[in-house]
Formats: sequence, structure tokens, C-alpha cells
Amino acid sequence: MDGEGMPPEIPADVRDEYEELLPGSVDVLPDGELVRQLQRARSEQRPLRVKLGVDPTAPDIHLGHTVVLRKLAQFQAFGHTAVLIIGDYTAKVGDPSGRSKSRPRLSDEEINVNAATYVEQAAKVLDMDKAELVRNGDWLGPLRMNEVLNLTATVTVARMLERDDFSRRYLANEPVSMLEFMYPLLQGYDSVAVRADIELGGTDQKFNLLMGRTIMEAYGLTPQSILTVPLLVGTDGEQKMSKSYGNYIGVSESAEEMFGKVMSIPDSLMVTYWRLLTGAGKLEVQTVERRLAEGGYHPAEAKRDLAERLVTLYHSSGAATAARSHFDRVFKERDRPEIIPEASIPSEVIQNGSVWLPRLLTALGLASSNGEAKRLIEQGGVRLDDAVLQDASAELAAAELAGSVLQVGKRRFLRLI
RNA sequence: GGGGGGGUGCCCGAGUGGCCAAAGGGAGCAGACUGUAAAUCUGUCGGCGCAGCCUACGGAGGUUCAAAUCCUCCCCCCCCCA
Repeated sequence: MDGEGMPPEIPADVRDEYEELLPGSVDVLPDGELVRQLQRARSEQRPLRVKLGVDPTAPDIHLGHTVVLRKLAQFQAFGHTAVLIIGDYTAKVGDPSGRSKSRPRLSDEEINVNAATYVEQAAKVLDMDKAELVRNGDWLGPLRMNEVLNLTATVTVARMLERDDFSRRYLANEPVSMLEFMYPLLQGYDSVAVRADIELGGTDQKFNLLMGRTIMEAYGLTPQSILTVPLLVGTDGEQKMSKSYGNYIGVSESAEEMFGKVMSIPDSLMVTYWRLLTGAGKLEVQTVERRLAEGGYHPAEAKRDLAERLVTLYHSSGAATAARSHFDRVFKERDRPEIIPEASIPSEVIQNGSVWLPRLLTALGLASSNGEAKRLIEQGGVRLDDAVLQDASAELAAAELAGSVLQVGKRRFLRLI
């Protein structure tokens, strides 16, 4: 994971740069090309154009996206140009990478909304003032049929089927649409359009990134080199972080939420998160790893530190400290949080001055149906002022509920007013 | 264009006329244990104030006392041949 195949001789003038950019990458291809580009940039006194394409397919950026954004920010820090492509057009095609199914195609409105929040959230990691921000609809939209045909002529079906997920689906008798075949071609054309020197992406993008080289060459350009970063495993510890798997931590989530989600990751993921998400140097990560291995650092404590660090990054150190004490209070001491959201009892659930508990829970959004609410109650998951309620048929006097704290599960609290 | 296979709950998948709100697994949710970790165990897992009713097995009709299961038409996916 730390840059295999490091060329034996790194010229002194770019060594620092190279040794900072390489860690945290998986593939840097072709061999030695990055070093040559860094040197060329230096001798020609021009920054490298470093491309990153993101498709606004979901409204939020999560920590998984930040891995590659951080890498891009590193290039920025060395004076190179970050070219951030919002794939408004490709979002409509839907990248099938790593998926067993084709994605649903999005509407223009969804894409625009998503694109706006993406840029806003990417700014938490990237210096957007220095970045070049473009939308690929600007050049993909106006393409004429004959230009598209020229593009498709650059690649063979056999080459397409080299892509792992295409061939897997093909062999499993699952559909692969022609539209999906277009995706790598369009992404490659983006590289032509922005004259990319380097393209970054997750490891699942390797094929697409390499396709960019083929296509740039076909268009008479110097092919980009590529750098891939690891895919971040989500909070479930199993699958890559993704909104659709529900295992993500969004960069715009509240400090408390973020802290809690980090605490819920499996221990085995801690060091990886430390390495990929915090910006901590190699040495620091190694120290954490060693202390954990030696047993002098309790994993729960290490995870708190990790959570605090991440919250600091996306909120502030004050918010992080507060989130930490909130966490300890609620989950370690099993106490109530200091700040509990308030809600009034909806009038429609009150009948003759009393409320049927399941209906109350549903009305307040603490359960999705009366049936689920009953289940929660019967299983001892509902408390009123710290007392477990187990009678799902209970009728409570509405007047007496005011001021009480309703708790569902371990973490959902609501004060009734 | 011809022939064959298939579409089941969030996902995988069993089920070929009643015992089917549909086996089993996974995910989720709640509980126990704990460090909101892992592993494990228990319960639950369409809706309805629920011994009943409603909605559901790609869609629409039909046969039947009774259909996820049988028939007709349609839609979608895959394979083989052309």
C-alpha cells in the first residue's frame, strides 16, 4: 500500500515531493512516470494538471471520498493544479464500477443539487480558490455522433471485457448495457478535454483511469499517468464506504453523529482510518499501531482519539471535545445527553386526554409504524424518564408527559413539551 | 427471427393448488455481554389498537370454494442458434 515499485533513484530535486505524494497510493502507473513528470514540471516551470472526476450521484461527500481529495490536496500543496471535474454528464450514464447492478440514471435537478453540495463539501479538504472546477457536460453534451463514433472506435470489446466487473457480470449472466460501456470512454475523453497529466481515483477506477491513457494517445496527446488510492471500508467493516450501503460517515454530519459513527467502526479498521483520513504522517501512524499492539493504548481510547481528530478536521477542536464528552456521557456512563431535542405531543395522538404509546412513538418519528413501536416496547427498547416501558398497550395521560424524556434504543432521546 | 431458461419480501434464495405474510441465510432493529469494537446468545423483522382483516411473490386478466403455484396476454433479464 505504500508505493511498491519505487524507482531506485529518485532525483534529489523532486525527492521530497515524491516521497510525500507516494504514500497512501496503491498503483502509480506507468512505473517511474510520476517522477519524470515531477521533474518535467520543475524544469518547465509549469504545474502538473492533476485530474479528479467525481460524479454527483449522491448528495453528500463522505469520508471515503476524502481519501482521494486529500491526495489531490497534497498535489495542490506542491503547487500543482487540481482539476476537479464534476461529472454532471457522466452521472447520467452511471458508472458501474464495482457494482453488480447498473445504477439508476439521475435527473438533471438531482444532479445540480448534488453538484452544488459536492463543491461546497470538497472545499473542506481542497483549496477551491486554486482549483480548476469544470463540468464535463460542457464538452460531452455538445459532442456530435461522428465524434462519439470516433471515440468508440478507439477501444475494442475484448478490452472492455478485461474490466473485472464487466466480465464478472457477463459471466454471471447479468446484463451489461452498451450505455455502461460508454462510461470509461467518456471518462477518458474528459482527460483529453482537460489535458490531464495525472489522474487520481480509487482502486476501483483503475480500468477507467488506464482507459484515459488509451484515449489520450488516440487523440494525439501524451497519456496521463495514474495514481490510485485505497477504497475506504465503511463503518460495517465489510464493504466500501458508500451511501447506498448505509455504512458511511458524511463530512457534513454533526460533530456528535460523526464521533459516534467513528466509535462504531471495528477495531481492525482503526489504523487504516488513521492512515487514510487524518493526514497523520507515517511515523505517527506507526506509533499508534505500535502502542496498540503493545497493549499500552486501550483500543477504545485510541478510537476516541481518532474520532476527536476527525471531528476536529471537519468541525473544530471545540466541537470535537464536546462530542467526546457527549459520547462518554451517553454511552460510557449511560447518562442522558446534556442537550436533548424537544418535541411536543402531536394533538392528533391525544384521545380523551391520553395517548397510546406506540402511536406516540410513530408520530414522533421514533418508530416507522405502530407495529414497530410495539415491538420496540415489548423488547425493552423504550424508556420514559429512565424507566423501561414494556406494556405496549399502555395509555399515558398526556398532561403528565410534558417534561418527560423518551428514549428509544441507546441513542435516540426526545424531551416532550 | 427461432429455441431454451428465468423474474419471490431490503439482498441472496427455497417454495409447483389449501398447512404461505411465504423455509433458510445475510443485512437491519431491540435486548444480554462489552469498549456504541469483534465474537457470541436471545428476540424481532409488510400494514392495521392485530386470536381478525388488508396488502404482497414482474404487470393485467382468467380458471378454482381456494393461486406465488394452473391458463391467456404483456413487460423485463439471461443463454444458444441465425
